[in-house]
Amino acid sequence: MANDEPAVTLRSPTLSERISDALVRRIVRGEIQPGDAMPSEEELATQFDVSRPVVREAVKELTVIGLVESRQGRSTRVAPERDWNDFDPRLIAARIDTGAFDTVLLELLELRRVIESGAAGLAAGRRTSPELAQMEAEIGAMEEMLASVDSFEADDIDHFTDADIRFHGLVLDATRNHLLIRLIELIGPLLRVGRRMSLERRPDGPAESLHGHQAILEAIRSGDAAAARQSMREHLSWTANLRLDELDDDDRGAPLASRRESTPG
Amino acid sequence: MANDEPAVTLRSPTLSERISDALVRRIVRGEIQPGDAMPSEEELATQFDVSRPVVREAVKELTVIGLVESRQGRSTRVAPERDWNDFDPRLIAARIDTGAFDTVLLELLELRRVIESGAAGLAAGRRTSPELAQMEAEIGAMEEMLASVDSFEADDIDHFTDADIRFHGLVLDATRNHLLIRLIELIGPLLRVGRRMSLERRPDGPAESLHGHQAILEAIRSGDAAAARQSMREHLSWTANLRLDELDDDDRGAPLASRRESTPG
DNA sequence: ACGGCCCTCGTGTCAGACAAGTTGACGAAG
DNA sequence: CTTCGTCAACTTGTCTGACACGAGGGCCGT
Repeated sequence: MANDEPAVTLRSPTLSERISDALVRRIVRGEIQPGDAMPSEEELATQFDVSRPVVREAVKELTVIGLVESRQGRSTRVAPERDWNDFDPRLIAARIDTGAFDTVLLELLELRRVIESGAAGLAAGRRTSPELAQMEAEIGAMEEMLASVDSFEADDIDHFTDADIRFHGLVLDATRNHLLIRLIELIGPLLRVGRRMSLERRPDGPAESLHGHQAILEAIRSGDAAAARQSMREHLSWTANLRLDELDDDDRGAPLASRRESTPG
Repeated sequence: MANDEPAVTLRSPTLSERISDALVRRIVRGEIQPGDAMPSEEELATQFDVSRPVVREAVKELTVIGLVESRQGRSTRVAPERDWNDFDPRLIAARIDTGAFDTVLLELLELRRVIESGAAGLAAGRRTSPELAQMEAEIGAMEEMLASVDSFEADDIDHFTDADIRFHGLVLDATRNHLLIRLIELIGPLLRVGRRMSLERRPDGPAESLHGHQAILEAIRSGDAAAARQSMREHLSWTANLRLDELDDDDRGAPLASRRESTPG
């Protein structure tokens, strides 16, 4: 989590990988909808000008991600969304760069809020001194940036965001739970988008963000798990302010009474 | 989540599926370790007495799960655990029935606690009347069982566990966040094991469990998100009592000071 | 109108072959 | 003896052609 270097060596994708990517995109952007039949392997082979085994491997990949079901004798169909492997990196990536994540973005932000506030609580009980020092360093960096520059340019926002991300990574690392870490890693790319947006749109964004981080650090330092969870909750509800109205806001007397008595059955 | 029927029709697994299952097991139980080279495709084809394309599709599946890396020219290697797709159903399944989940079980329980307590908070703000009624029904069933039987037999524990699971499913459904639902679905099989254990080992297990559920329901009914999170937290810390000593217990003054100042770097 | 048979289509599997990249060993040069 | 370049063997990636088997739809007879 703390080390975000790019992959070791990026080998050029194989034919079947390219094709499966293309197919994933077709499905994610709804060109082929759940229940619809996929083109036959032979047809796909013609479309992409490759042999059938290559197509088969590509389709196999889709099967593993849960996007399609193929049975002998019957044409391969797109699976119901319920069966999709939402946490597969390929699917997430496809959703991001087809822009088809609007529908799941809110759920992702909500998931992040749940995970990270829980993580903050765990970190409060487990963090070591060196980890605390690292967290302080990141916050120190934020403070410096805030003091040294008058108005935030694009570059500054980038650097600030970097420190932000590193801080959150440190908190996750301190939980000693790599499942939590991995989960956030998976949805990370999306988070970065949202983070930038909230920083750009508010003139005093960085200052408020810094305040939130300071509160979190303080709670974690003192080992107060409940306070850590609470401050992370608040910080993340602020981060998601761009569409916060649609999120739950259970900490401020949720105005959800209207929804509450509806939806029978 | 609420409907747990088995899949529509279980078609017999294909050859490549059987082979990939076998390979996943070999890797998960450590017979081939990260960094080691896999047998060549031809060798695997001989071992399993199938053709090379079948082997290739099986290996392709492993690649998607992130268990192996294959590049042209070089033999396929088992990937570092860091790259494994921890949330892939096949990997989880393999970890369960090879018994190799000890290392991740604690992390899973912790993850569940984080997710479900967050979910309870969300549910408190979004639950509908019919959903509340359903939750009450499940708790009512538990109460009946507790009242009608003197000592819990294996069968009773099963039924009690069923109601337990349905209740938790209802809470998740009420969040309207299918990412949370899916996450719990994925780790569900493991949870069932743990749940049974904690119920069997404590003589007054069911009674205490019932109490916990009642508290959760009450908080959700009154729309008190903080109380819902708290009661779910406590309930799940009780559920995990079999190894709770190893889990965090941030709600009771964590005795983790010893760990706190160690682990430099 | 209904039910059973057959034919067609599509996936599952096999065999053999060539292309392309990697690795390691061997040999030549310094 | 060390070092570097070349080559050969191995492994994965891709292609071709073919057959088996299950599913679905249309046709035909009742």
